[in-house]
Amino acid sequence: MSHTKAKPVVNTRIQARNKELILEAALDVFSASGFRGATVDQIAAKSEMSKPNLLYYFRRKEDIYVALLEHTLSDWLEPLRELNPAGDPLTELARYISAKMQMSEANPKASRLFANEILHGAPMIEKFLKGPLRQLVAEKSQVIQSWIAAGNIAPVDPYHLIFAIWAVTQHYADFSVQVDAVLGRREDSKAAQKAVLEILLRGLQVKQS
Amino acid sequence: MSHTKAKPVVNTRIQARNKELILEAALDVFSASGFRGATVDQIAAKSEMSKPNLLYYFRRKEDIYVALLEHTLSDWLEPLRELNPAGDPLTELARYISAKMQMSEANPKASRLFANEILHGAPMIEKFLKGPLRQLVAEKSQVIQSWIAAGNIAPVDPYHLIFAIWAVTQHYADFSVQVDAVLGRREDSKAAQKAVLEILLRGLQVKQS
DNA sequence: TCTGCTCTTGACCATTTGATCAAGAATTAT
DNA sequence: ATAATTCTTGATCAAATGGTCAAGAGCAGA
Repeated sequence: MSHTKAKPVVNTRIQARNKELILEAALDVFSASGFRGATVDQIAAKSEMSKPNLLYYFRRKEDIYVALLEHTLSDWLEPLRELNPAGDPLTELARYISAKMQMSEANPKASRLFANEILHGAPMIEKFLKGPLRQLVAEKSQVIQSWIAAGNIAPVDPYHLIFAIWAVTQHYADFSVQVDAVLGRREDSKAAQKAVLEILLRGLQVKQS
Repeated sequence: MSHTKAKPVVNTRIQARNKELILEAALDVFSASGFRGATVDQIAAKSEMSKPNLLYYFRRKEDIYVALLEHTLSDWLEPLRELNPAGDPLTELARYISAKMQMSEANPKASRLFANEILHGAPMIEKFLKGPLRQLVAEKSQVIQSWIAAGNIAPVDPYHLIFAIWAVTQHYADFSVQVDAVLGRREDSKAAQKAVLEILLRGLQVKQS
């Protein structure tokens, strides 16, 4: 009994190139339409590839989606990971917030992809949320707590501070349509970053006496 | 030439009841799966109604969706509308933030419905965003600006302050899966509300000398 | 009661869509 | 060169899904 459809064992140049093309196209399509809304045909068309050919590289639609999520999950953690316990608290938080704002601006599609996934219950990345993410946030909350204990920033709940930073920074990517509509123009990312830093950090300064 | 399918002209009791049932079920389904992900069959099943019967009340899937959005759009504006120019700034903002937090807790499904719609480009509510919403935000930004000019709160960009409030408060509804995963438990809405008020308002207090 | 309208549904249809297959083209290794 | 493997695609399929239809059941007013 022979298998009828052998899958490649090694990763050839062509595979690397085409998988990359597919993921690039898929990010466009999935971020615009969500998992259910996206169609394999759309992704194939954007990849300039026939549908069967696309499905030669990723057997199922879901495989593309999962690969895409995994492809960017670790990038997402990086800025928070860099929060340095030994650094100046306000400088560190400012850097983190700025980094997140820049990620939102540079890659809004990835942000929307995640937002959509979480909005719909995060069926594919539950493990990521409850594992590495939770772990890292716990660790960094400790750092923030130690800053508070040392009297270097105002006492606020570290977890909710992190949630607030995520919420505000990602808002500019995920809800850009609303932001632009309300402002009546394309949002100015420089101005937004400055305003966000002020709003989130001003309250953390300890009053000098 | 006679029309083959007359639609009811008046609104009977049965219509009112069934439309309500359908919208209730549709909120569940649309908020969980998005417009494309939701199926008419699912909504019909949740309404305990046959599909053709459901489509007797709403001819197309899209009609249910639009009705649902319109049904809650005005509710969404209400808390901001109540921001009182004559009141104490911090009290007014605290009330607004609390109201938004309570809406997120009381009706997370409606919040997710909107979030999903905006995330996907807001095709159905573009007019709402560029019209009534923009108008109201412009008006209330003026109010905040006047508070700043009077030296009653710290100088921050009013638009971005409003965005920050929206972002943070809706985060608890839209991303509750992530919040719960990171906290390792069901989020405590009382604690969240307290933390959010501190984080957003502390920075607005003007330093007394 | 009878007439006309509203309400309900089983059966059905057309389209979309995720996925398969067989067969040929291109590439790589020997 | 040539054999083996990888890559590509037109044709096709089965399931899901939005929507229609005709016919009957229920209900309200005369």
